[in-house]
Amino acid sequence: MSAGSAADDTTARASLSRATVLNQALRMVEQEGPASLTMRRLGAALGVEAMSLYYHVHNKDDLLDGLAEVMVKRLPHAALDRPWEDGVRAFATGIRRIALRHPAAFQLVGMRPLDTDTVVRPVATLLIRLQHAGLSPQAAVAAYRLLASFARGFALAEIAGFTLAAPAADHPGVAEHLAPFAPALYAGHDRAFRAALDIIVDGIATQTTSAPRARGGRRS
Amino acid sequence: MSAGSAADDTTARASLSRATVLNQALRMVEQEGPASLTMRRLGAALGVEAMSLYYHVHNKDDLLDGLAEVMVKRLPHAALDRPWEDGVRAFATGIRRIALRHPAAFQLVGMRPLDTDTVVRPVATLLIRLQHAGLSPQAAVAAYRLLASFARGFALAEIAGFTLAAPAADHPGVAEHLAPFAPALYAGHDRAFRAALDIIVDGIATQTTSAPRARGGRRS
DNA sequence: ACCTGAACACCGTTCAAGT
DNA sequence: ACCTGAACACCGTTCAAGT
Repeated sequence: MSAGSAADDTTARASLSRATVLNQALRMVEQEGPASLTMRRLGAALGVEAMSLYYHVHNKDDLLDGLAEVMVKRLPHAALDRPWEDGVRAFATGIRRIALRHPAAFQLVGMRPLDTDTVVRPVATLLIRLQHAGLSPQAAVAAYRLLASFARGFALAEIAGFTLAAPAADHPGVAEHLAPFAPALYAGHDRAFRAALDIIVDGIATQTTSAPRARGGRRS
Repeated sequence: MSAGSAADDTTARASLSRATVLNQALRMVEQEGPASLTMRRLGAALGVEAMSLYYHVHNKDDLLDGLAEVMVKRLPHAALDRPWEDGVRAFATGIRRIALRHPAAFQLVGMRPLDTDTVVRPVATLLIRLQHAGLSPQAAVAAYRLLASFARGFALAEIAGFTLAAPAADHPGVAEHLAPFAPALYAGHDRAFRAALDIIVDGIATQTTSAPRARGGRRS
């Protein structure tokens, strides 16, 4: 809105900022794969020499940390007034949704420790909700670490391409025993994720003060 | 034992093999960190030019696949006659034990898809045991994927350095609510892993045909 | 304050060549 | 069959220099 400042005649290029760099990095990774993210190529994509990036980012590791933070900001801020099961499912599903929205980037940064204020809010919300449901602080933390580990692990394996090899011909006994499980093993990630999440919810429900949950409604 | 064959006077170096290469790679990674694993340095460590490795390994990706396989071979072969809870705990604990025994290597290959015969046996054992406990094939597969995702995710986060940032000063409300959870959040990975595993076991028990498990014995 | 050029010490991989 | 030398097309990062 303000009138153009001095000396911006030839180039309309906005000056670089950390946000610009991170956003371009995210775009590049998703379009051309995890291996494409190099300082040199990222600079080129921004119309700048690679070395200019070091003014906005300490080094490549810091770039990846920034990428992780950009992604985790998309975690849904759940409301506190819904039943705890919803919170539990939303937490895990939110992590997986982020991963599937930016699979290449998640492969790059999905297991980085997030020492950031951004992540503390959804975690605190989850913990408090579990506490209100009757869990001890220790049990709530266990549930949180279970959910986070499971969701990140599941999504990373899914992105990397989960497979269970068809048992080779030299283990005929195994192949036989494995046959009844084959359909479920290849039933798809969405279904597998929901079914695993059901087990977690049932496990947590065990430590809840309210009456035992009705079972059998959800077909897994 | 056999008499030395022709022309091995000067050098006692054993000829390279895939196994030699992989073992040296594993040793090198654990001693000098994940970033130290380069074809050139690995060759040097074996007293050979980097290019010689390509005779025993297709490329670096194949090297990493081989590393993953070497590690997964250490998964315990559980007996089938113990209660299903033991099998469930042993499966997850075995994965984490491997990860903690070779943390640097696990960071490198911990989420690779294992399209190998090696991994099919412990998985089949787990699935069959769960089936005997009364789980449907779908439920057994869900439990397996939950356990594998959780254990790998937990171990990777643990190795990368799990932390939850102390909430910054500009979120005083959050810090207050989070205070009761602080001890549990920093109680250590062993305890957190066991407590999370307890939740999973309880969740699976829900789908078991036998009488409901006695609860409260295990202090988490 | 922000960006560049040139340089340093590396990478994975190919390919023709040696034995 | 197994290993090498030289080369190609890259990396991340430093540093002095430009504006």
